Amino acid sequence: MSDSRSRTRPTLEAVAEHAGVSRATVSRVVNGSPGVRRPVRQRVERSIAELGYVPNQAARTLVTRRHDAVAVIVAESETRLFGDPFFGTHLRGMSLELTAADCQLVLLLVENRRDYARVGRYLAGQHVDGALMFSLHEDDPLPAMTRQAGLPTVFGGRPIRQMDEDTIYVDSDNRGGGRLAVQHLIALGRRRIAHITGPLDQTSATDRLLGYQDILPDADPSLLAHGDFTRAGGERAMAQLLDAAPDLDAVFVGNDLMASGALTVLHERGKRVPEDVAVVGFDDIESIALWTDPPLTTVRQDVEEMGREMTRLLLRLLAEGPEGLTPAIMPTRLVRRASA
Amino acid sequence: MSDSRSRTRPTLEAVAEHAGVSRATVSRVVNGSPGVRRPVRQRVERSIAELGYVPNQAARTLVTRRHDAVAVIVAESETRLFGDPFFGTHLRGMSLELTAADCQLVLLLVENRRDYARVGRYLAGQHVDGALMFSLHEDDPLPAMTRQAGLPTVFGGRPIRQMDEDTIYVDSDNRGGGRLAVQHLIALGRRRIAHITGPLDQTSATDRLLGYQDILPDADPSLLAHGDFTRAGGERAMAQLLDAAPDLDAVFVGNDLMASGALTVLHERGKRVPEDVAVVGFDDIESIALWTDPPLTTVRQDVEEMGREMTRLLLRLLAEGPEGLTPAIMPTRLVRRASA
DNA sequence: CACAGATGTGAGAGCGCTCCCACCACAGGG
DNA sequence: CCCTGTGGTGGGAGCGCTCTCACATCTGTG
Repeated sequence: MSDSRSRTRPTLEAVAEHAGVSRATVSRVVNGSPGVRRPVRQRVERSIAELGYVPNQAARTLVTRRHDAVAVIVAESETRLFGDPFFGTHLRGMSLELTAADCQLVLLLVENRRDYARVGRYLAGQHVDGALMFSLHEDDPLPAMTRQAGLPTVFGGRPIRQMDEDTIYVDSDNRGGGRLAVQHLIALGRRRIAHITGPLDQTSATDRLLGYQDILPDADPSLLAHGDFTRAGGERAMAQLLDAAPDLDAVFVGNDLMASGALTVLHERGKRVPEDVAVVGFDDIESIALWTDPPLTTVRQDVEEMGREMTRLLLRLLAEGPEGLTPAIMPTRLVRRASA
Repeated sequence: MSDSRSRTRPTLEAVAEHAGVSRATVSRVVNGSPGVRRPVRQRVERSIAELGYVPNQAARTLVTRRHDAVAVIVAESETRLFGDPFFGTHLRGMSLELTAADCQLVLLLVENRRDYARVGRYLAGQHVDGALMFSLHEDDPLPAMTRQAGLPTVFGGRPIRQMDEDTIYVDSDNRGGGRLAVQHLIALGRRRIAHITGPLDQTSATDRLLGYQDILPDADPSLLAHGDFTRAGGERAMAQLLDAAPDLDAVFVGNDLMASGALTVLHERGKRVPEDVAVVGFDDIESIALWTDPPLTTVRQDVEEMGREMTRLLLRLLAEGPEGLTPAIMPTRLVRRASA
């Protein structure tokens, strides 16, 4: 390893001189273009290795207008973000797929008003080729921002207001999953089946509710309570349900985090799970569902695969344009454990 | 908003022409350099707004050799990463501080051998100004990589083998925290105090063990068990301890995640907490410690603040060089809940 | 053996910006 | 009234790369 390297990095020019060829030829070798003869290619490759040449990304971007980077925008309150492994798992799926494509992941966390302005500036500033964003709430201005900046974008979860026909997103089959959960409870012989929803400004919450209503269109309204996808929200909603409908014998909870809160309240109120009240969650987050008491029966969605699929769609969008791309709906399935 | 904007973005040149000044003057205005007269500055600012000019980052980087971006490198197995909100909280602290400095966060997840090569290439490729990395294991090649690439780096957690005198890191006072935990258990009148360690190739684990040994230098070796900072590891270690030392009356567990696993095992074995066995964790991760049964007494470290401090140190390192920068040790404190 | 066509290589422009230096005012002192 | 000094502005080079196009070389065919 030459020490001089750390001083000034070698440029294409330097490699060209060292190999006795032109800049253009070195560029061809570096970028793997065809039409360089074997001996020349090998000579260049040796020079590259010898000098420790690494292309300057900025110079490349300047002319190609490609950045080989995408923004992952996460707009979510702190609580949800860090109590819930959903986020990390999603991110991992994206990271896997992006690195396979030699594309960088620029993470933008958005928490307040000021952040929106900053992110807007960033997106307009042509730093990235595209954007991925997930778990948007109804009034979120982010989609308008990427659209304004002309940035190809793929959403995680169906946006509540689709910007236009060809909005591309990846979603779980939340409605189908909701049906699965309720059907399972019915098969168990339960008749007073309650539901704790997530925040109704997210389609993941409303779709799960629709699934519940598909199976139980005439359910007693007192069997419905609203949570916010947090554990504390699940506790509140469960308490409320037990007050309004003490005879309930099952509850389908909108996500695992709320379900774990619900279990706590059920224990406190002396209800046995699943004997008195059967509980089904949604997500199958292992660090929660495997560790509740009893372990949670839940609807599994493959979050990492969703992250991967989002990324694959974005990469195709960047490479080939929007033609033929359609939203992807990922299947869900019931995972039986002890709680129902 | 002019539509033409989306076609070809205006350049400095265009703004200069529009405002009737030279490129250099526009550049001065954009970068806030002094020495531009009021009327001229205002004219330029108006043109910038009117044309919707946004500087091209690549062109700027090409000449300044600054990227206004830092890499955050996370080398950790999936389990630890996403079961443990530690990661997200850390990231949030970094994000807050970086965005305040108008600096981008490029996230690099490292999971296997191949990833190391890729990350090495990326770091050598001059995409970022510096790097942040945390929770390294003993033999991790990452520090050598950033060093080789000449990238200023700040570590989260004291590296087990410091690369040299002036390695800059931020760490919790793990040893002091360990002492706090054990002293608390002694004050409670406990006499057979066990310890479940984390993976001993991380200083956070060894330092907590040292804290335990500071207070109990002659502890019975059967009161020591090794975990790996995962919930399952905590279960295994707790079971092992109960077998080896059935008379233990307290356990200081190396982190909250393992402590929650230990609690499960204690319940299974019919031990009452805290009556039979008092339990103290470490980290104070709210989504765990508040929700265990009983809620966990634990040693609090402010993870978000650690992330912020790491970032502040890195930004100072980038701006002013290493002179006068020293590692930061963040205080820990005991948070009393019901488990001890 | 000349010539069209394929194939490989090099020269040069230019991406959008910063920064050095030259230039031009207009002060004020000799 | 000339000359030096200061503050403001413009000209131009150049960062490291890609890409077009012209040119050199090498086939194969009439």
